[in-house]
Amino acid sequence: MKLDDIDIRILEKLQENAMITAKELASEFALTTTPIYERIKKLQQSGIIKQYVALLDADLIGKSITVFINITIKDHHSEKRNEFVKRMEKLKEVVEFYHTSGSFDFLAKVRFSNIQEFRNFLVNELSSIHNISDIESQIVLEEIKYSTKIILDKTGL
Amino acid sequence: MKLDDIDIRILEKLQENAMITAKELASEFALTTTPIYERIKKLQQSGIIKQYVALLDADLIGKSITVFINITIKDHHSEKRNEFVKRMEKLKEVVEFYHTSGSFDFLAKVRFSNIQEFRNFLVNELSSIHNISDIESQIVLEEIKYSTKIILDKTGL
DNA sequence: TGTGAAAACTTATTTAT
DNA sequence: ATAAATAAGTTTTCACA
Repeated sequence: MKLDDIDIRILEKLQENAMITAKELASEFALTTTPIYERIKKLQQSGIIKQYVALLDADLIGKSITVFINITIKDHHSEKRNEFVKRMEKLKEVVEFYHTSGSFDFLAKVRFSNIQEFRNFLVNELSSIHNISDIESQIVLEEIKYSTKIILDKTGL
Repeated sequence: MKLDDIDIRILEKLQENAMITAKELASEFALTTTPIYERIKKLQQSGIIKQYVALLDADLIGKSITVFINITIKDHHSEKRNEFVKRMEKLKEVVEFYHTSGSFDFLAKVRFSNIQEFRNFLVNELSSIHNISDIESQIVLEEIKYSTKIILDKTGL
């Protein structure tokens, strides 16, 4: 799908505030609600807009421990690797999981209510998963910036 | 703010789909729209619901390169440290930025359209920031799981 | 805290340019 | 591709249990 300037500006706005009305967008772009509504519908149908979500304040709901866990595995053959990946992504504490280049193979972002929960995760959950050769945890001391917004430019389109 | 079971279930739903109507939630919980509406309003006012956002498909808009950059700084004194932090969080490519424990001091998640853009970021943006002693990049080869959803349990409340 | 109904507003269609 | 009008549905408020 090809995006024009108006599409890009709509996406910028919706990434900041999904509840903005077609009417508000219309007045910003000097249009009526119909074209805005049609454009948003197309952006959803094309899959560019994947999902609308509410973001919560982790501290206020008592999930204030975030840890990035770097993991290397022993056996990279697809069967054993896939088994490891499946076990990892199923864990509810794992909110993000990546296959990465560098000195470790995988990076997981995990969230806990407290350090005890993190300890239990290491001792009970991770230790029961086979094929792990090395683990290195980076505890988040401060979340300085967190955004889900992707900056759109003409470069990639 | 104290959360009861209904609040927790509302938050679960809104984290998956912010566009669910009060009516749909009401019928799931055998309530009318008014109490649902009032509960959501309180969750917003208390700050537990921080924001509603649209999540985009990074590949479809040509932002398919994600990199985690680990950084250590030379001088940890507050003035020089703060200057570094300010410079980093201002960069539009940096979507997440954390102060972490472990062998590096900071972790940044950055997004690019292509490897050239990443290279330019390293050569032009990062290199112009003072106080950096070491950088280690982990390029994301595959995003296996990405979720903004925080699992709520009674533990942390 | 919750119900039910009414008012205000938004969305989604239709018709026309 | 957009405008204007409209029908359908949702949010929001309010009196009351």
